[in-house]
Amino acid sequence: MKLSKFHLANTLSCGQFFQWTREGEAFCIRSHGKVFRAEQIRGALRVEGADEGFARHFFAVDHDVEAISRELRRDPIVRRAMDAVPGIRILRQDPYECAIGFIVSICSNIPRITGNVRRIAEKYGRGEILPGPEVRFHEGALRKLGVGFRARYLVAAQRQAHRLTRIPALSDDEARETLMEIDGIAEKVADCILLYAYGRLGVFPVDTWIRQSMRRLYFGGKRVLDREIRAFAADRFGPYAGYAQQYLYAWSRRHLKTRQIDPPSAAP
DNA sequence: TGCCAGGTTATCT
DNA sequence: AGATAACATGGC
Repeated sequence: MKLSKFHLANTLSCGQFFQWTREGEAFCIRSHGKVFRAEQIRGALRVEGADEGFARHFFAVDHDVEAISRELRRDPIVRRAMDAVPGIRILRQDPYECAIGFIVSICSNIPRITGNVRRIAEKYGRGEILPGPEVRFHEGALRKLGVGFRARYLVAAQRQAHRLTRIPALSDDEARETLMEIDGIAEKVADCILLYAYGRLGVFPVDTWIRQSMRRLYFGGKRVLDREIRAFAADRFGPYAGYAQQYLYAWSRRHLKTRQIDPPSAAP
């Protein structure tokens, strides 16, 4: 498959998706209840174990990354991020799997999230594939897998997963509100699901890294509310704000060793 | 060794 | 509305 401006390793490792492992030069991917392999050879994407139609869906071939890149590169800060970690595509994840992943991500870190999700898949799914929403979770069992206080949220999400079916017909705002009716899902996780599973490319999830980066890069280090950051991003990055977010996130994690605020400078 | 991690909820002013 | 504590646990 030919994809312009595509970097498979950056796309998988940029923090949007947790169900992949490296297999030499290739990657093993577990998503949408399937296991398949992907490898990038001289730029072209080769997928084994899944049909072409599914691959085009998962890798979001419909995203016009040329236009997205042209638009976002007008911003010098985003341009720098895109040059540092090039070729990211926002994948199209399964909504329920995505919800599990980002509930597990709450107040955690990527190595741990990856392990937690894998253990949930091993216990409740098949062959490291996450189960569907019909498989009931139990809080005690989840806690034994090391997810901590997130166990309660996972149980709630599993029980209320039927709400996901309404999302495609709704506007971004309505969809966000609907997702937030699920216990354990608030602004940030809702936005991740909208962006990474429903392709709502204008959504700009604000996590601890993005919050610090945006404050430093666009607000002169000032403390600002998440709502203001989202409004700023919508205004500045427009319908592709989600792509800007992903590049800024990837850049932040590579270049900002800590998300901590800069040491206070001498008072004027 | 302690600090931090892709937050959410309940509870306060 | 906006701030703060509690929630559990592992990675570095």
